[in-house]
Amino acid sequence: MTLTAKQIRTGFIDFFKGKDHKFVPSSPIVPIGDQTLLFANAGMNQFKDIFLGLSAPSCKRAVNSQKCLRVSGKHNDLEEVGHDNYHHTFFEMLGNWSFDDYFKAETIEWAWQLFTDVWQINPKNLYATVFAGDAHDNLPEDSEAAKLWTKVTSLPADHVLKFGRKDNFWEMGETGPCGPCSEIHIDLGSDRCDKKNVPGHKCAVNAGCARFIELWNLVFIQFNRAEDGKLTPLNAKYVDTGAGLERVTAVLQNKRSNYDTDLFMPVIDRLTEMTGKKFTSQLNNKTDNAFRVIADHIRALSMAITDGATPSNEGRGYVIRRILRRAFRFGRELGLHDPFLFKLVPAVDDCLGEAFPEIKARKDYVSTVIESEEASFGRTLDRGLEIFTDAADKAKNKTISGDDAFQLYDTYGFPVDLTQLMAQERGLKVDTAGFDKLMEQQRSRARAAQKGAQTIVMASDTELPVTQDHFKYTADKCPAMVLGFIDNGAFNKTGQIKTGDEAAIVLDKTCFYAEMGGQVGDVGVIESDKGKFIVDATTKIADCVIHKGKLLEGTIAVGDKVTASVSPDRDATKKNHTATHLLQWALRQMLGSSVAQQGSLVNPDYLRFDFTYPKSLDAEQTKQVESLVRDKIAADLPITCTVLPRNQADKLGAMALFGEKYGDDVRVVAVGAPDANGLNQAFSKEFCGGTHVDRTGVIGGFKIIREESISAGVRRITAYTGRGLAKYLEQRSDIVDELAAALKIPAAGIVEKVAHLLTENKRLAKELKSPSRQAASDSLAEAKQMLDKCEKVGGVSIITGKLSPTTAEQARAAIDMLKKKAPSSVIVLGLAEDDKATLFAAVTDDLVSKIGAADLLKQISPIIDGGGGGRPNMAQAGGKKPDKLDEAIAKAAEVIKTKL
RNA sequence: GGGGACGUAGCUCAACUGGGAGAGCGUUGGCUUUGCAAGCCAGAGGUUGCCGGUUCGAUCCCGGUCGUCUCCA
Repeated sequence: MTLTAKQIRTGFIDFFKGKDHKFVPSSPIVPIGDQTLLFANAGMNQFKDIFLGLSAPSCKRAVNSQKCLRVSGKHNDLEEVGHDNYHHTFFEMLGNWSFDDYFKAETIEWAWQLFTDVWQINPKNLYATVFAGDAHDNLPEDSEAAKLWTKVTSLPADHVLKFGRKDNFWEMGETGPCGPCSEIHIDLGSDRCDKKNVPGHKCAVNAGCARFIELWNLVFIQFNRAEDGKLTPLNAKYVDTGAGLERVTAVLQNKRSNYDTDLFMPVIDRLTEMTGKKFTSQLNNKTDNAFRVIADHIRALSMAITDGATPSNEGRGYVIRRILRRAFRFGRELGLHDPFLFKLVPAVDDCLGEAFPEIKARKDYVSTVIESEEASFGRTLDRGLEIFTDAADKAKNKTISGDDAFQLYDTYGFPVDLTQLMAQERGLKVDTAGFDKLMEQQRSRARAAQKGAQTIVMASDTELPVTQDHFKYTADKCPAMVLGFIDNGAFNKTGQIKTGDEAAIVLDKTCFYAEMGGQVGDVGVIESDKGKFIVDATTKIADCVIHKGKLLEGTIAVGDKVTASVSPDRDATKKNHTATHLLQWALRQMLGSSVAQQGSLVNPDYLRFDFTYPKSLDAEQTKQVESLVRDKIAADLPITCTVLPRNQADKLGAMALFGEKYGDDVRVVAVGAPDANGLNQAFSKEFCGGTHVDRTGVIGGFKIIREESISAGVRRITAYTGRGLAKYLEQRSDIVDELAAALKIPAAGIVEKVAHLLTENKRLAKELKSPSRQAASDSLAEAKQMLDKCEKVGGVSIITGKLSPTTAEQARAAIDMLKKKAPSSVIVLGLAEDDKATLFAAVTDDLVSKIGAADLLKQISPIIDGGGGGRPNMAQAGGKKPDKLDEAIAKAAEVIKTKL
């Protein structure tokens, strides 16, 4: 009987559960609190702090299936996907871990047992690789693992192979934990070799063909690499293994391709329904490539967006965007031109929804985001099309220049292959060499800039102490002892800081809340009889609370007894945090359960809540949400915070935040329950580690001040409570008072009065502009007079003169009138103001070849100490000497006569 | 983190070398038609993202800032 992928996944997990391993659910694909990593790319990511010694493991043995995305950095498989049967962007990594518990013997034995006994893989086809040693690092070969393979398994000695550092030594980064690894490979038979045409190719483990593939990597972490490159043995030893579920599934289902397994087929079937095209699982076949790319990418997109990534133009979001665009482009191979990817989300849910229920819960949101992003790419392509046309028109030698192709790509995101294709259709070529050159310049520029920017990271061998910080829930003030301080990126366990020093203090216990879950870190004071330290930010690294700030006076030394006092700001923060919970509840009441928290920010001044919802809220809905929240505030309900086992909290229906990692025990904040035993009476229950008020009445008030969109399908509400609201209302009230005073009417009449003023203002402005107005008719009349007494030279009217003060607009109107009445004329008008002079010149079209209006003004404008210019038929000049206007106009007349 | 482009009416976009802020669509009113599709006429709608500089004068040039798009890392 063939196992389903689901059975294989649970089979793996159950096998290790049977060996006393704890199942630790996959961490989100978008890592929380790890700036060094764009996406989870290995099973060990969520255990990194343990390997680094920053936090203690909650168990000795763990097992999981980790969601991984390999699209950037060291592992970038994006461009590979589609051309073969095994590269993926998104995949699942099955793994088991030992945190200083069992080591090589058990790891090897169990891996063998699972493969050969449980899953019945023919042992004859299996090979193991072990580390051969490295002279440069002075590392011995891993003879321990080599011996174990023949000792604890039935693997023959000639199936144990040795490889060097590249294949069999694992390192987390430049520095840090590392160690030899041992891989299990399988021989799938000679007909699976895809390099038969490569001269000199011999099928073998690590020889690069599809006949031998790696199934499971067993890493034995036993060294630490220091910055100078030296390796020292670790006190604690770890096991970290990883087996790609997709590959294992293909092998166990006896498929030639990962795409033929039930991890992909539901998606491919759906694509077939949509396009009528068949997937034949052949390589070097355009249609099949497209099937593979789309099937792979839609899994990656669905998972990443579910876990909180959104397409954008930078960082993580940009990676998502690129994956989506690549998939969309390949849709053309299947005849798809309109958004279609979003229709595949339900099929992804069919494949992965049981293992990762979060995708089931968010599939509507995910579809919305994908669809709108597809539409936006459509617009990008449309715009590129226009620019392509320009580039094609100016192509020389039937070749579109590298510059143009690059600009099209770099600035407008128009894919090069598309440029080439369209060029071909027009019988043109593209200068790809030129394009590549520019591309390389762009790369080296970015790389050069990267070197300059260093990130300040704590040295990985630093062990930070654990801070007891549960006092944050109960106290604003607590006694503590200074354990150390951080300055210049190093943790000091001795010494002191002096007045004016900026540093971060670590205490044995604290009542400060460290920034987490959207709530800002506390500010406050740490003081002793010897010194006073102002804390302006509180953060947490692993389980260590870090109080950042500046020593205001005196000294503070390691070992000092101090008092930590949190600023009263936190009371305001508490109000905002509890109000955020009420807001989420109210939104779900109003808009349904499709409202899911997407992020939040709680600080003393305001609260911000981002949630999934496809449309904007209208004024009525906003009011109703406010009123629901206010009712709960008025009811003055109790808030209870209870720590419960995870499954019990789930049973209560408490809301968890997607993308958040929770431990075995969770803190549930409930509103409306009399006490911890009556939690089911609470209307709002959320997993939350934040600080809250005791009763809703304390919040005092609630007002939404902004409702906006922050990305497709996500809305943001900003609101005030307590002191923020008071300040806001006060400001508003001041504005109303000032308006009422200025308008000299009671406040209640302001709206009507302003509306009236606006209409009146509009009417007056219109009247000002209109030619019926006295001044305007004056200007026109003046111009008419000039026309009547103007000089004529060879049929050309030379109309000059000064207008009484008016607007430039009226002057131009006068010119228009003159031009109509004197079809062949040169006109120069002057306009004097207090300390400014303006000259206008106009030439009728039949004369522009003889006299340019702008040229004329350039000659005479120096007289009024100014400059000017314009177009041949109409020009304008300004100057600072109105008294010289007459002189300038006279000069103009002279100049005109010489030109005619 | 680095590079490029863009930001003008509700939307899509014009505006030459710095010199009159415009078109199409949409919208409002009227007319035409048995009715509809439509057509005709008239109108409303603008802090040219924001701040500063250069200039007699800035949508346009320069600097900064915010936002959007895009490529690279």
